[in-house]
Amino acid sequence: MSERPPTRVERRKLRTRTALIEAAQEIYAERGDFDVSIQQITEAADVGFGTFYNHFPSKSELLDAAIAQALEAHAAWLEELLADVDDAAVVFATSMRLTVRLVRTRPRLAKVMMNSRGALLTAPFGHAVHARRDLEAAEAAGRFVIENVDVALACTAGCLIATMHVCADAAPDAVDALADQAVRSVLRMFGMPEAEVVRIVALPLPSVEPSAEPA
Amino acid sequence: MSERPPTRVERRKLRTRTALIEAAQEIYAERGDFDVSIQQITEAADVGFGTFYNHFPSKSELLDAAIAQALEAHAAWLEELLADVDDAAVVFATSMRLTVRLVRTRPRLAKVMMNSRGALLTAPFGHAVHARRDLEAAEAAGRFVIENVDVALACTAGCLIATMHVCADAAPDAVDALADQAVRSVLRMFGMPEAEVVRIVALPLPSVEPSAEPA
DNA sequence: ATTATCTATAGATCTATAGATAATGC
DNA sequence: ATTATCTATAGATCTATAGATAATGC
Repeated sequence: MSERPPTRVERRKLRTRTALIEAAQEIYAERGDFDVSIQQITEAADVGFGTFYNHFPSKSELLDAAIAQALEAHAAWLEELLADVDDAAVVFATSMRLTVRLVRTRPRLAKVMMNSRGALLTAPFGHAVHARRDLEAAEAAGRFVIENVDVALACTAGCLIATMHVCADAAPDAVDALADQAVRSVLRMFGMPEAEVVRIVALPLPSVEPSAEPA
Repeated sequence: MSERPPTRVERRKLRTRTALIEAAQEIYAERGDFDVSIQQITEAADVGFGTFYNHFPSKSELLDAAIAQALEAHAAWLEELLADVDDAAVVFATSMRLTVRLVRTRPRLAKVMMNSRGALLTAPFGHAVHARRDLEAAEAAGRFVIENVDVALACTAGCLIATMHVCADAAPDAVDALADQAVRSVLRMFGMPEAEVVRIVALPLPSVEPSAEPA
């Protein structure tokens, strides 16, 4: 358990692993699939071919790791930004507003999320877990009317990803309005009164322009 | 333009093409991807290996054809079932109720739709076109409140597919209730009053048990 | 001395085509 | 005679590993 600092070898190994994961994210984001040879991956990551097998037994595990890394990092970022917001409905709505805006602020991450449709919904980590928690809290507080949390979560994720696709095809300066409109729709879906829907989605966002975001 | 009846050769060719498309649908539905050799496809379709190239230049075109065929056939089926329903909101809601139920009634078709990511939303044919038309008609008739049709359509498709995933993991006799719940959520999303939401989703469905459906 | 990385390659695919065979049309 | 289908195969990948090299720890 003693947390000794990572040695130089360990840092180098982590750099290589990170290079592979980022190359995989880039390829997956651009192409929409992972039908690519290991050689192309290692070239994109600028590491030797055989090095791949020091880190992953096959392409499938690399892709899983690349998607998981993207979702975890994003969830952690939201978590930190919204740590001191009490109203679960506001946390929920603001998270969704920020996530759709990734299409504009962090296109690669957005494309990874858009391509990994199932993962966002079913993964036992990342956004799905937090969104479920927020939905349940908002329901318990009487702010949302929810018949079944699984369906509510699925519809949320479905609207989120589909709206990101629409935004990816739209002009960048139209993204924010489209995002907020989708979020208002989702809040209506959970029975929130119109006045409150409008108020929550008009709240100022934490300042998170591209430069301020994690690498 | 003279519609002469298809010759025996043409019928045989169509049978072969259909066998390839159905094999592709089966594989795509089961595996969730199309990372499979042409040899495995032709074996599943029970045709000679080289025959593949008489019909498709590559796997990609076969997959496109397989997805398009599934979506078109489903859209045509809905179209026929609901041809004499006047209320666009009812057409919309009933189409969605029936489509989610595909998870139970026609699992292979449902899986193809669930796996085909963007196609359901962006394809210039099939369900997307009809759903857009119904949304616009319901909006024009004052039954839906819609800010932007693209976002509305995206959210509809997103909820639909995500709900089908939830239903695929649920017990078969829970599917109908989950489906209708999702549809009620979508109708609320479009500002429909609760009483009307409940009424529309409680309407009897056309009788469409598995045996009555198209091949 | 240890460990990660790199280079080179054997063996296993997989694709696309050429040429043979079978089925139909006339 | 024509056309779809089938069989066989050349050539092009692509994967996984073995062995060499480079970087670090002691």
